[in-house]
Amino acid sequence: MFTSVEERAAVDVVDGVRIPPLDGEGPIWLQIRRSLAFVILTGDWPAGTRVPTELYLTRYYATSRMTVNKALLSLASEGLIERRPKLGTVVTSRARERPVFEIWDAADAVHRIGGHYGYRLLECGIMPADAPERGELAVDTKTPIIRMMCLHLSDERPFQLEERLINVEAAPKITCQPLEDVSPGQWLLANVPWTEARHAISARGASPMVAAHLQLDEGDACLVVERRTWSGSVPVTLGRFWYPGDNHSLEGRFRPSW
Amino acid sequence: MFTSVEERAAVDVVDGVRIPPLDGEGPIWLQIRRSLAFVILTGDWPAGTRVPTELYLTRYYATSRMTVNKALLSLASEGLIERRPKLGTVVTSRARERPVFEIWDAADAVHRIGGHYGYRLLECGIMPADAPERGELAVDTKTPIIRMMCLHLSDERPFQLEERLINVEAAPKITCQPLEDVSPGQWLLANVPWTEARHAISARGASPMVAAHLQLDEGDACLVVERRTWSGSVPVTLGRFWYPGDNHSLEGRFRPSW
DNA sequence: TTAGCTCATTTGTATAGTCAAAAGAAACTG
DNA sequence: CAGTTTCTTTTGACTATACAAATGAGCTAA
Repeated sequence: MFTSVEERAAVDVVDGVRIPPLDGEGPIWLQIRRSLAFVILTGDWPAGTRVPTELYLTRYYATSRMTVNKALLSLASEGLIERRPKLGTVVTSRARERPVFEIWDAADAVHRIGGHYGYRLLECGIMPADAPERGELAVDTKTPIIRMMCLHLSDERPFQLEERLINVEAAPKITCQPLEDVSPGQWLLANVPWTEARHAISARGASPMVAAHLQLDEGDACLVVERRTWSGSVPVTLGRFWYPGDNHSLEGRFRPSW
Repeated sequence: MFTSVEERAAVDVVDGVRIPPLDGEGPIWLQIRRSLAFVILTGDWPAGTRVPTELYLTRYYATSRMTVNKALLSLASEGLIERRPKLGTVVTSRARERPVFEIWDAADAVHRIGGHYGYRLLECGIMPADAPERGELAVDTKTPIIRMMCLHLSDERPFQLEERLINVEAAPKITCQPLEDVSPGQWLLANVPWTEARHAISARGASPMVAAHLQLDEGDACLVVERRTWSGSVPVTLGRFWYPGDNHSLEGRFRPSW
């Protein structure tokens, strides 16, 4: 294809923005995906920006069109870009809004609504071998489990109450110490890879304990999100997140799969 | 490639199940996807069944491996199958559990939990041009909107209360008549294509009206799902679904996108 | 026996093309 | 000038092929 430097596109700048080069890590199509996702998610290419054509990118990255195509289709399937024959490929207006289902971190959610984020650790410790809640994380009784509870604040007001179980064998470096300052979601995201996650969303009346922490009345409707993650077949963590139901909602976007 | 019938695979049966042939509609990779999704979703290939290899399917469908590959990757990305080099491709244990986020129809959800589905239309009519709720569906005041309310039952007990606005211009054949017997979700699914949908999920205390229909006490926590769909940029419908919060939950599965 | 090596199978990724479909732009015609 | 046709660009789909990576199975040697 394009082996010599001379044959490659001379310009690697679109609307004054330099497209990051490939980083050499993993499959080329994923490198291209990251490269383009970066300029889109940072806002360097705002909504409506025309993404270079497949042919241009093929030359720029010195690869084949199928490879570029795979990267672009993958971005399109997540709604970052829209593509139409002849018109070309453009950055969508909702490129930077990730569905709230995918927000893994309360700090993210607070920043998204423009609040000032605060964090308070309420409890933390190793769970006794005979505690009944052990069953919620399907590991045997010898495996140590950290149980902790914390509060996430937006502008000093309670935003989310978090109960969390962590399988210490899946997250060997975890102790209560880092959790004094950094939320378990952030710590786990940075330290433990996961391969699958499940959510269950329900509505429940606030228990006295929950009501106290969230400054609600007992029985007030709360939105409860439970998130379990696995690394392979090993359970990593269970998080249960309580939101005051009256002023929070989870949003998501869907497209037909055909 | 394989042009003559003789060169094609002689056998088109796996574990005694005939793989449906291509139906000729749309791209080949989507036809293959449908063909395989059919035998998986019907349960003909239960969890653990080994899907034929790409090479076999390439011969069976008389196409190229890349085309088969695209279909299989698309099924894998939705979790219907799992693929590993050398081991092959197998039907996953969760192939038939679609995330409840994607369940478009209460009858589906009731059948999934093994209940007997019932439907009752409560109200139906054209919304007045000056009704305040018109704003919820962003169309101008001349556009007629059907507003209706119905109850979905599981084993004769209230399962879900549905409020629904339908843009008549986007669904020209809609009237209150078919909605006597068939739920709006089913009717719309069968009659109006959509290109995008959004959900918002929240928890709310039951209003007197909701409490009466769902046989709850006023203020009891309910899970409320709002689903809006568009066809292109035209709003099609808004559905608001109320579930008794204590015994319902929405579930979903996620995988990392890297 | 067991640890390590080799081999075969299957998927994963990449290449280099081709033709088709969509749709805006330009040219043409009445 | 309005409507129609043709041209051109860009994405969509497909083919045929190649090599790499993963991994179970079987073989070999200490």
